[in-house]
Amino acid sequence: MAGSSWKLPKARPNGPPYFSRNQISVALHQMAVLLELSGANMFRTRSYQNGSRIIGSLSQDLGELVVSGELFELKGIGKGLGSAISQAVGEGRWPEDWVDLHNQTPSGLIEMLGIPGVGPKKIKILNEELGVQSVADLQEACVKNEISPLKGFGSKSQQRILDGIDLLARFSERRRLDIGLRYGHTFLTMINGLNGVEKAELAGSARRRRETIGDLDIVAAVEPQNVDSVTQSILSMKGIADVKGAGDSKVSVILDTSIFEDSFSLGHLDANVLDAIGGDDYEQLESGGTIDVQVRLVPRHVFPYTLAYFTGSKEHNIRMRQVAQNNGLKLNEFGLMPETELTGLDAAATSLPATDEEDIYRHLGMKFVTPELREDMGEIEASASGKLPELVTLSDIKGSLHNHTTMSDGEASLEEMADAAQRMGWSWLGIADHSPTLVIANGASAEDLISQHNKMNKYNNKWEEDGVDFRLFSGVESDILEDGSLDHSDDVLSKIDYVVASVHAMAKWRGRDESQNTEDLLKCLDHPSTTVLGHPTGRILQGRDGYEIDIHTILEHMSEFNNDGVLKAIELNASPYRLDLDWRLCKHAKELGVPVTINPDAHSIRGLGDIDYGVMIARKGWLEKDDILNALSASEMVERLGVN
DNA sequence: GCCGTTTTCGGCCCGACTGTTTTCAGTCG
Repeated sequence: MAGSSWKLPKARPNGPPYFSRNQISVALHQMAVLLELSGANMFRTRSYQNGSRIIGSLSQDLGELVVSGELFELKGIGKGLGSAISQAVGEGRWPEDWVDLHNQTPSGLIEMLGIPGVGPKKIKILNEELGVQSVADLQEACVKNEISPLKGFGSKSQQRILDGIDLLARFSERRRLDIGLRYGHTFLTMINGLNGVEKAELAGSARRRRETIGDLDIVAAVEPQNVDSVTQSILSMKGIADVKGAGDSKVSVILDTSIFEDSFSLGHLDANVLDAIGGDDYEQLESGGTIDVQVRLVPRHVFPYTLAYFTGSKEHNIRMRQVAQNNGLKLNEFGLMPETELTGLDAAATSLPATDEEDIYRHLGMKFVTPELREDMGEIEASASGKLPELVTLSDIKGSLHNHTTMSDGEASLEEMADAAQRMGWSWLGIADHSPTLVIANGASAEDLISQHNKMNKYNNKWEEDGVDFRLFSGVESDILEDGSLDHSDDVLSKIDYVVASVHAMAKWRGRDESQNTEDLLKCLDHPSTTVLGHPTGRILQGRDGYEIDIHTILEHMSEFNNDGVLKAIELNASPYRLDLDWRLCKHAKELGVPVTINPDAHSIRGLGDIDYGVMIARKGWLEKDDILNALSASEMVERLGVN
């Protein structure tokens, strides 16, 4: 929730429902954090956290659940949360104690949670004993040596806090998935090549393909007699900027970009993205960036359990342990075993055997859950009932709809892009260059658009004559103007094959409220030429939040069109800077029957490769081959788009 | 705050690490 306001959202002017699912979910999450800081019972805090996730991943209409009272039947929503949510959604009023807690908590305390080693309990003590209200206050108190005399603190704590504040100031953000994977795969290859390492795998949020990654986790199978030598080998590798610790079972280091053979380059970024992430400053920061890595060294027979444990997510692990408990077993990073007095590797000796993660799930009567799905978003139930989805893979992809050429702000010509797509094994490619209003991106005129359309037709005819299984589709990425209208005349739009409609005037759209934005997007979707809603929220990961919209209402509206046989697809923008539609909503789109189109939004030949990240996120969002347009053949696309 | 064929109380996932302690609390994943 980086950058989100810590105020309770304002009610819509015309309700009920006065708040959207997303707003309720965010409010519950913030309450959980505030409760933690206030020293509330940790289980109470967890209930709010659970509630946030439950509401955030709802597929039903929250307003209807409130009216029917079915809200209270959701597992995890009881009397307290149910009443609070009902009041907010139904009457537009937040509970008084929520409002009070928000007012009473200085925002600086929330920031302090980001300092490593500082948690709610310590913040409470610091606040009550020293009156510390912000990170700046805390830093001053450290310098004045006021921390170490406090009960429960010491000189080491004081230094660690000071270092942590420094770290927070230098680099508080997580890393994007593409950056994390680049470090991860490079380091993993090096570790796999070491003598004494039987095998090693990436774990953690990188393996789960989260859109951003805090640090990297690697699990390596190493027999005990080789642990010392492997540890020494790791510590002497290139690319290690600092060693944080090295024990019997764990090596903790910080990597920097000297690990890469080639220079660190970002490639071409479109102007919108560059603007959002701070231009040159950001490039400098990124090329000078670092990432923390933890390597766990365990014997081979424990490896699958440790890998599963450190892959997470925390939420998935909690549920898995409950399943184990229900089977009279205990699950941890060492094994799956009957209750025992033994601990650690000694306990592992009593574990059920596992040669891979499949075995762990099988022991619990479940099907293997692929790492991308391990978020406790329904995969436990689906696995137990044998109803896991057959997820889309990169080899299913036959084309993509949203790409640019030199006609607007792309680096490659139409011919070069078509050639690159064919070399990737695709059967079709859609070109959707920017429209005139987006001057910054050299938006193309109606004349240019039509002439490119005609050019594509010529190529398509030639390929057909030559028996080449490839064709181009001519589209446009039309700006959605402030009133929800499109950027070309209806006449021009009806001549081309499809329209990707996207918002680019971020300053304006972010300055308006959710209901206004939603209303204008709905209007845009009603336009008969609109085929695809492009980067639906406009977010730039680590750059800026998107504009506020009620995405559920948008998806439900799109669902109605599709039910009537009219194609309205939602984009999963595959640029690692965007990954928008969010994976949490992909499953929802799928359930509503709204087709997803994975679009690299390529501004260069290399940019087409971003389709990888789109597929990763689509998998994370439960999407199967039939849920995406990209898996259709060229002739099937002709039919879906209604092209003559 | 939620939950319940041990249902109105007493539980709520588990272990490592760190720094503070002298047996443990807080933080983290």
